This record gives sequence, C-alpha cells and structure tokens, in this order.
Amino acid sequence: MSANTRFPVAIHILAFAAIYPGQCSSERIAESANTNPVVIRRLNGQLKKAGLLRIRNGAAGTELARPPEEITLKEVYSAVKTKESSHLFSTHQRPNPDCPVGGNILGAIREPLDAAQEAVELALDKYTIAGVVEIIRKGIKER
Amino acid sequence: MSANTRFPVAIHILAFAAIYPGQCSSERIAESANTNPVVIRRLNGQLKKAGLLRIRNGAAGTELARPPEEITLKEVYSAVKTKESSHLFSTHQRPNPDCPVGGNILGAIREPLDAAQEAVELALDKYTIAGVVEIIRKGIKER
DNA sequence: CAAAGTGTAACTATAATAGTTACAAAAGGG
DNA sequence: CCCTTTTGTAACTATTATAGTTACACTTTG
Repeated sequence: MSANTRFPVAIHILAFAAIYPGQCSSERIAESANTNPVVIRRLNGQLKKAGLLRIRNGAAGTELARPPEEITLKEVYSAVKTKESSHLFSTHQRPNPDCPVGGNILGAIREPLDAAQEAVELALDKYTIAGVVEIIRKGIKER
Repeated sequence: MSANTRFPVAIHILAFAAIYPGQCSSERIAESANTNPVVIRRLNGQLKKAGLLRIRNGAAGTELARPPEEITLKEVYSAVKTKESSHLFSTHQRPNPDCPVGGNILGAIREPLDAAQEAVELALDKYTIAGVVEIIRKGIKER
C-alpha cells in the first residue's frame, strides 16, 4: 500500500486504549484496525515519544498518558507525521533556476502552502480523542 | 518519484502562462519546471477541462482562460487532484467491523477529517494566480 | 524462570506517482 | 496545400513512500 494511513490508525490506537484500558496488546489493536502488530508497535513508539501513550513491556499495559479530553487530533497528527508526509504538498523538486519563473516560483508559493498547512492543524486542534471516543460509544450502543 | 507535485507544477504552468503569453509550449514550460513535456501536457489537459487554461494545437498558444486575479489556488487544487489525492488522509482501508472500535471508528473520524479538508480549501481560496505572479515578478526585478 | 509482549532491524510487497517513448491528429504559416 | 510545430494520449518503465512480514533479542510480570 502506498496511502498514508498512519494518522487514522494512530487515532484508532488511542481510541482503543481509551475504551479498553488494560487490554491493548499490539496484536489486539492490530486485529481491530485490520493491520499488522508491527505497524501498531511502530505507531505506538511515536505516540509514546510524543507523550500521548504509556506502554509497558511484557504486559498489554498500553494506556493513554493523558486524559482523552486533552489530546487533540493535531497532536496525534504531529506525532505520526514523517518528514515526507509533513507537508501537504511537495514543492516540485528543482524548478530551473535559470528561468525567471522557475527561479522564483518556490518563494511565491511558500506562503499559500504554509497557510494551508496551518489551516489543517488549526482545524484538527478543535477535535479530541474524547470526542472520537464519544462517537464510537454512541455507535456501540445503537446496535 | 512518488510525491504529489501536481499542484505546485500546475501553479507553475498558470504563472508561466500569465508571464509569457504566446510562448508557452509544453516543452518550454517543462524546461522551466524541470520536468517532462508530457507531464505538462497532462496537467494542461486538467487545467483546460477546469476552464483555467486555453490551449491551441500546433502553436504555442497556451494562455489563461480567465484573468489571473480571478483564478484562486483552490480552483487549481481542485482541478488537478485525483481520486487518491483528493483526501488529505486516507482512512485505513477496512477496520475490523466485528470489533466495536473498528466498526465505529470511520464514522467517528469523518467529521474532523472533513473539517481539515475544508480548512485547506478555504485557505487556498484566499490566494490567486495574480498574487503568485506578483511575487515572481518582484523576484525577477531584484536580480 | 516461564509466558507474554514490546522494540526494532531487515526485508518484501504494493501502489501512486512521475518520467519516457512514440505517434496520430490538429493548427497555422508560407 | 504541404510542412512544421505542437498537442493529446496511450503504453510502458522507474521511483519511492508506504504498509506488511519475519525474526529475534529484550523487558516485564506473575
């Protein structure tokens, strides 16, 4: 697969940890997200480093490091983005610097691209893991 | 390459057409953007279909279809996005529907992801090709 | 110390993207 | 009316970010 699913899967992990505390082995989460345990562990590592998740070896001791109301989706997004995925749009690699347009295009589009990036993060900052969990719980009840 | 550079290159094309009317063969633009003429022609086709560019065969007759002040970067973005690139984040393909979390996660994250998407387009709508061209022209003068 | 689970390296597989070649069709100039 | 230039597009290859997988040493808990 080539699509970047890290962000949605990371939300999945945190929501799972919120709903099933003490039952969060990478294997169980992987089953829920329909992916591979190693994929979960890799994301776990990033979420741990970002201070969102607490993980204990040897036991399925994964749990949220902070209350879900305090964890915004912006933080999750930031936690799992790589250098490549960190910009919404790649600027084309090397426009010809000898051409007046090529030599100035990158500077000319930086502001709008940065603004778009900023807008995404601002939008995501308004949502929390608690909000996601709430909707999931509502869905569970309606069965 | 795997990165999506269509959006930046599309802006490049339109800016080039605004600055060098009557001299816009796909070959010249490709040289400026440091890519292949066919890549330019493919994007040209999408920009033409979106009503942003007018193209004549046989002569380098590419020109803006509308005044650059009226062409927003949102329109450009919309013109060149594919089904795959149309969503900022792919939702992970098939979370396990038998798990309460897996069965409800997609519904729970749709709203924030849509909001992020909307935020990007709103941000891009504030910028125009004319604005980009202005900055390029400023850069040219400063040599 | 045994069982369960994590961390991580190393590799393969997938898929979206750009790059390239080739050529028929269109337009315009002489 | 033909010749040149250029576009439109198909068909293919190359690249690369990503996920998936296997394997195993290490850690924690009971």
